[in-house]
Amino acid sequence: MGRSPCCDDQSDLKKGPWTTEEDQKLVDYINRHGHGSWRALPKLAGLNRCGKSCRLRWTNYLRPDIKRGKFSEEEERVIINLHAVLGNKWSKIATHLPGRTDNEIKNYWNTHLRKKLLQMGLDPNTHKPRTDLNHLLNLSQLLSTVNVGNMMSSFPWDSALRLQASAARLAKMQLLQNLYMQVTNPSISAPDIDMKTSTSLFGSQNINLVGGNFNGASTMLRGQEWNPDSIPGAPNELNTIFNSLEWFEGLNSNIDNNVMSSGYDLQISKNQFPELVSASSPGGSTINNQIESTSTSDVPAAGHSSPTSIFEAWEKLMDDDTSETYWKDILQ
DNA sequence: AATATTTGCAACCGCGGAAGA
DNA sequence: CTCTTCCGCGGTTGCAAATAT
Repeated sequence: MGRSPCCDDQSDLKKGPWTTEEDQKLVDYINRHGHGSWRALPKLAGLNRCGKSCRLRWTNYLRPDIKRGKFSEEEERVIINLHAVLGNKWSKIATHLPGRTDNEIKNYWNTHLRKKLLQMGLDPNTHKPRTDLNHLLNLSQLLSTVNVGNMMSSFPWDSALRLQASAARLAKMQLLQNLYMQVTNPSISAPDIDMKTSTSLFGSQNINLVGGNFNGASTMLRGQEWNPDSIPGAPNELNTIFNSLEWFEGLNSNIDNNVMSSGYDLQISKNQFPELVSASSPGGSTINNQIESTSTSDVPAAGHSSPTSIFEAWEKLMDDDTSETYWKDILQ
């Protein structure tokens, strides 16, 4: 069983950085003959390397269609969203970013995006709010320097947790909305509700930046065309999204003064750290059942019912493993 | 200016799955 | 069905460049 090590026992094979001569040999050979069998290629191309090393050099560096340079904000957004759904499936993520290699995306994640999420108070592995003590200490410290009025009056930890919960909900909304837009019309870029929004929550002097660029999102979404038949249950789900977005926009204006005194106090109780879509989840019942119950009983129509009920709808919609699987399937 | 530390990224390693003998 | 080979993936390492002390 098992498999023999690549490059077998040929310890005289060269390792380490490639020279320009080697690169040239590899490119010339592949341009003329294609790569064929990677194992056989080095000999045929006159390279003292193992096939694996050649493949890596080609796919990660020499391929002509590789895009170099900085990642755009849009690319960052795509990576974060896809990572929330797919986890560390770098090759899958790379298929959504033309010209970028899985290795490059993986490196970019590890060196930049991970840190970004951490700064936002999110665990980069789970995309859930961080709950480790160090982070809470930092957060508490930050909050003590931010003017949040009477939020901090009684128990700072409680406020910190509430803020985290708000940020996570916001991120969740953004994730689902982006996913939906990708599914319905890949040519239309999602509205600008990116993770900077949550960064603002923790990095800004003003708590009213919580809503950030969220305003107008529901209007933008309503402007889109979609085919209700293309996705089972989509219209109901869209209503949930729209109503929540509209409510959120309303909330955002109220938040200006004081989050906790706005009347939309988000209760934190056991197990109530909101969950973002996790990387792996088992399958389950169909999403249609989920959406039906959500849309008929919980989602307010034009006149909004209490915001709590909308959040409950969101929780039902987003926390269920089934919906994760559903969106995952669509993406893949 | 010299040294230490951190960062970014190319390349390597080992594993698992697919395919073929 | 078992075993072998190859490929591709994800995690990790090593090193040069950048930055801090």
